[in-house]
Amino acid sequence: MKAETPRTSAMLRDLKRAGLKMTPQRLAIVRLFAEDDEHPTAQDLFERLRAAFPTMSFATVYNTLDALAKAGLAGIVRLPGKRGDAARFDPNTEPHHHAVCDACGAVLDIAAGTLAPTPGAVKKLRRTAPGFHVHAVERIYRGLCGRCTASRS
Amino acid sequence: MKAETPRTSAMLRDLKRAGLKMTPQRLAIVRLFAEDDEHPTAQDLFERLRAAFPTMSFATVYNTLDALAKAGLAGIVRLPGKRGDAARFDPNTEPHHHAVCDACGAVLDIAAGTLAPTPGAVKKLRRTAPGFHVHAVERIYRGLCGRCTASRS
DNA sequence: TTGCACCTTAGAACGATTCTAGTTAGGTTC
DNA sequence: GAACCTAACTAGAATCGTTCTAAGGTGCAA
Repeated sequence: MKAETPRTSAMLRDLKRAGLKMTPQRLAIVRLFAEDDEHPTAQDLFERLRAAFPTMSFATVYNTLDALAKAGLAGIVRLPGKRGDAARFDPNTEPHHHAVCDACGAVLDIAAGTLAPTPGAVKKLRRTAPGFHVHAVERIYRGLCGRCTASRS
Repeated sequence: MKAETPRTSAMLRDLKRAGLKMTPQRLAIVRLFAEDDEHPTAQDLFERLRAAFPTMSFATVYNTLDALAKAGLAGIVRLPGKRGDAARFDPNTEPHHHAVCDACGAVLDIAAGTLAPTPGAVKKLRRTAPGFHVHAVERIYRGLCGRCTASRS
């Protein structure tokens, strides 16, 4: 049997630890998802799994990703966009921001030590939005990814 | 006739300037929307307009908001959330971030001088995401709004 | 091995948004 | 101020992503 990467192993362990049953479908979804750093949609994963599980229901993918999200093992990224913009799932549980390519829509993780607001941010919010109590600050870096920058020679 | 606020006047002027026709429906939508700083959904606006325009189509609201957005007179805010999370429209065209209440979902504008990345951010991205070319940095402050903080005495 | 709570499946349902076809009406021109 | 052209309007169907339902299947603790 092929050895699993640390992230896959950790996700499977935590899934089990959370009291969830390890079905063949879930194993397959986790193994695909944990190694995918391109923020796949449910559709993406579903299509890649159809070969191995021709009868798998779409709901199973959603249910599993939902279970992962509830267990804190996955995040959901939703970005303003055109019609049909589906939610994207993120196996990275470390604190991080996102860089989004305006041209191709690619989403990259940008590591962050913490998402906690800086003292400066807290101060600023106290002025601009009195009464609002900040817990975390998320950032979205918008621009062009390397590939799209290159193709605009 | 009632005097219009600066933002309403400006939006109407710019709409006209963009070559769009001033229909009664559009006038009404703009007058409602431009004064609303609570980031209404298309549904919200539609319902508030039904009294005055009982035959108005839902598509008209979307079309108008779309036209405003294309003319740079409105923004679209979409946030990760539960099912049925509709897009919210934002008449504020000044550079700003958003504060989102985790409890009630309220969205507040947080003024920002600019959305351009700081030299520090550019440097950081060069390390973390080589090749990515940042244009703007959006922030989402997550926490509890004043009302929700208060109601958790 | 058994039992049951949790999973899976297929398909219907749902909410948000967009499209289509046909009609109406701004606004520019004469 | 009438005519025209085109953009905008309406109703309703279509589409997309997501969730729900009901019925049968199965991981896994005892």
